[in-house]
Formats: sequence, C-alpha cells, structure tokens
Amino acid sequence: MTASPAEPKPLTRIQTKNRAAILDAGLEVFSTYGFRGSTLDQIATAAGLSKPNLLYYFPSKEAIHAELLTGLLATWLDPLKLMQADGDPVTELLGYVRRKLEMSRQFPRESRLFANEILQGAPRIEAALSGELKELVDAKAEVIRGWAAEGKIADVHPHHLIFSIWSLTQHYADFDVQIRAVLGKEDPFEGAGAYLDVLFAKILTPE
Amino acid sequence: MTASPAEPKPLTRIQTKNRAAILDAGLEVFSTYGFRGSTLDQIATAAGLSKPNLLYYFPSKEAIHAELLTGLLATWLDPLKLMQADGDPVTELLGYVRRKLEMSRQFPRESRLFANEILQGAPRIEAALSGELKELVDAKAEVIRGWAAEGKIADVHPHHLIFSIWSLTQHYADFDVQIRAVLGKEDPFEGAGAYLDVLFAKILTPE
DNA sequence: CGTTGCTTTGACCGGTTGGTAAAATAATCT
DNA sequence: AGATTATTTTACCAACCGGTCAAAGCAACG
Repeated sequence: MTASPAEPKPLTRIQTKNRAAILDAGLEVFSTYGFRGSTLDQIATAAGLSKPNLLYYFPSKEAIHAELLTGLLATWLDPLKLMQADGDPVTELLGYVRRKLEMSRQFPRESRLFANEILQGAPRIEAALSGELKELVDAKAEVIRGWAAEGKIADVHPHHLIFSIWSLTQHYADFDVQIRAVLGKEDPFEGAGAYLDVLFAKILTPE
Repeated sequence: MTASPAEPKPLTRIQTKNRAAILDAGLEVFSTYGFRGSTLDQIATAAGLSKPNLLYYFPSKEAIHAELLTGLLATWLDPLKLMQADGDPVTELLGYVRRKLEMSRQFPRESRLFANEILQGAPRIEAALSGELKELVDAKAEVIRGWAAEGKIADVHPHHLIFSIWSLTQHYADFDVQIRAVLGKEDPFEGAGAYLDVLFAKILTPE
C-alpha cells in the first residue's frame, strides 16, 4: 500500500552526507564570490568531491544556489516573525535586534550570501522580496506604528526602523573584514552588542 | 628641453574619452557582478568597444578594477576627512551622516563596488583598510572621544558610531533593490534623510 | 556468494574566458 | 599631400567553464 503518485523517497546515508557537504561548500563559495563568480570546480573541491560527482547530487550550479537561497529566506524572516504585537514594545524590538546580531555572529556566510544576491540586483529572489518579505515587513511595520500611536515608543518611521535594524546588524557580518581591519584586536561583536542596545533604546524611548 | 626621465605624456582626445567610457562601464559591471563575475566582453560592450580595443587602453581586467578601486578610496574617505575637530560636534557628525547619505544617493555604483570588494574579503584593498583607512578612522575616533569627554555629545563608542554611520547610509545604496521592493512607490532617500537625522540626533544628545 | 542499485570516475564537448599578434584603418602633423 | 602615429579590427590561442556520458567501483541485501 502506501500508494499515491509521489513517494518522497528516503535519502541514503551517503546522499545525506554529500548533499550537506555540497550545500556547505556552496554556501562558502557563493557567499564569497557571488553566483557568477563561483565555479563548480571550486564548490566540488571545497566539498571534497569531483565535479561530475557533485553533479550527480545536484542537476546544476543553479540548483545548488537556489536550494541555498530558499533555505535562507526562512531563516532570514524568522527573527522578525518572533516579534510579537502583545509583548512589551521596547523588549520586543530590542529582542529582534539581539537575535539579528546573533545571526550575524553565528551565520556570517548566510548573511553574505544574501548580501551578494541583493547587490547583484536580486535576480533570483525578486519575487520573494516584493511578496513574502514585503508582506511580513508591512505587517510588522503596522504593529510598530500601533505602538508609536499608543505612545509606548517614540514616533519613528516603522519601515526605516526595520531597515536600520537590518543594516546595523548585518553590517557586522558583511563588512567583517573592514571592521576587523579598523578595530585591530578588539572583538567587533562585543562592542556592537552594547552599542546597538544603547542606540535602539535611545531611538525608541518616547520623548 | 623639459628633460627628466619620465614625461607624463598627455592623453589624446580619444584616449581621454575611451578611458572614461571604459572606467564607467567597468564600474557598472564590477559593481553588479564583482570582479570574478564580470567579463571583459561585458565591459567592452557596455563601453561601446570591442574587447581587443578595450585591452588597447588597459593592459588587463585587473588594471581596470585596480584603477576604479584606488580612485574610489579617496572619494570614500573624503566625507570623513571633512569632519573637523573645532566645529560644533553634533553639527559636524550630522554633516558627515548627510554627506555619506548623499553619496549613497548620487553614487550607488561606487558604494556597491566597495561592498562587493569587502564581501569578497577585500583581497585587493586589504592594505589600504588596515593602513590609510584605519589611521583616519582612529584619528577621527579620537576627536569623537574628546567631544564625549567634554560632555558635548553622549558617551558612545566612537568606532561603532562611525561603523553605524557607514552601515546606515551605505545600506540605502547597497540594498536598494530590497528597500524599494518593501517600500513600493515611496522614495527611500526621502524617508531615510529624515529618519537618520532624528536617529543620530537622539544618539548624540548627552543625557 | 551474486546481483542489484547506488556512487564515483575519466574522458570528453561546445562555448566562453582573458589575452595576443598583426594587419587594416583613421587622425594628426609637417 | 605624405609620413607618422594612434586607433580599431580580424583572427586566433590556451585555459577554463558548465555539463554529459558510459564505464568502472562500491555497498547492501537476499
């Protein structure tokens, strides 16, 4: 039994391992050189496979990149989704900032992959940006506008507030090289956490 | 007469025009696809030349990219250099923010070229980052620290303050596609100017 | 053990890449 | 004009690109 047209087909042990290795290698390479600047040979070498072997697991370069991007978008929207309308406004917003900064610290490659895609005009996620992303942002912006109207936070432009959170947190992943060059030995994220806490507390405090 | 070993050699009319066209085309292409993702054919076509003709003016792909980057670095540091220790602290810092945002509006391609280079690990400007850039930033950070010590601005981490100015202003150039996707018809820079003015005024105001 | 299906490899293909050489063409100067 | 120089084109190259294919190697399971 267990009929029906499309059986999911379980992955073998080797498939699971190699697909993971390829995606990890693809993330490493794509996040550094962008889609067009990356080669299958680079990815295959980084994954410890030969190029034809890599193409046994993924049908094309595009396919690897696509899988990385779709997986990324969910991770991307998650921290914002966690911001709840019925919580304490300042706590919720600062929580969002902290989660986003923590993501920059733990997943800098994912952040750079995203940045690369946007820099190149977002040809592969344009739809998601003006669809899924826009809808979520608009909804959360409405929540923020509500908080401001109730006087619980200062009267700020909700969309630009969100942009500033993205910008400030992702900057520490995307421009890591530059920041470390300027800071020397000092740990960027140490100072960033404290600085951003104060910054957003000041922006959000009403009057 | 007019001896001495290395005469600069004046450029012909055609040289001036074509070199400019190539650099403009190179900026367009490199800022979108990064160094490795860009091709000489793309650049040549964008400049309205054939590939061999392009290589008559520049010895290599590297050379075009290098010339763009070195030219860029000066433009890049300029707005920060203009920030003077003997001016009014808040005015000087807000002026820096406005100049930087204006650059993002007027020269988004330059901003993206820079972002691309940093994202890729800054292989070609590493030296400038930990040299020229670091020195200027350190000097200006000292000025900011001085202002804070005198109580003229709030006590903020000078380096992270500068990072946040870079981050927030460049974000509007580098992530333009994403921002426009979310904002719809609304002009990003309109709202950004007002938002950033308020934001930095709040951060900088002491107590 | 054998055989069946999964995995890996090496040899290859057409197209593109950065770059070159030399000849043809157009400006410039006297 | 003619000589000289600057510019452009045509044809080309070796290396690399994404991707295919068939054969070889391997694991699992009865």
